[in-house]
Amino acid sequence: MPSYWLMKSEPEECSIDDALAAPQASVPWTGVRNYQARNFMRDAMRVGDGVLFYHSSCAEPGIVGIARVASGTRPDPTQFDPLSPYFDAKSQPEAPRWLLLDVQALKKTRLIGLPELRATPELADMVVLQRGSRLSITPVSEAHWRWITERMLDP
DNA sequence: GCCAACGTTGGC
DNA sequence: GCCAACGTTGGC
Repeated sequence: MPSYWLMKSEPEECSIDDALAAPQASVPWTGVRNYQARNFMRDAMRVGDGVLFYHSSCAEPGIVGIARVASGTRPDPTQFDPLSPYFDAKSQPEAPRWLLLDVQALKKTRLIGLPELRATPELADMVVLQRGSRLSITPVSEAHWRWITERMLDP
């Protein structure tokens, strides 16, 4: 029984186009530095889970593609790289604090922008739309996944 | 650049 | 364990 997720990526860092252009369309999801999001990856996300690929911190935030979880977790190497913006001096290689998993982009969709998401009553209780929600990885219910993939992706 | 909201840190 | 200060996220 697969689960569904929404994962935010800044397009300047890794856009849906970047992800699709990667070998096997698979990208290591680096830079998660929030314990709740890390725990989702470690404890709940499984290979094959569906992913809504979301562009954040950009001119037109919103869902831009469909992806899948393509691996289990492993330590995020950027936490040990002093030159990386994701460097964490407190994380020891013997006890890595931050994990990543691979995300495989499956297809680019039309932009389903944040205003459209907010204007859709059926999606009103999506976690990512809740007030103050900042998590870069949020669970998506099967009903929301279906609504979006079946009724919004193809105009 | 602003700012609301949330998470983390560290003194006590 | 409390909580104020600070840092980050992310839409606008």
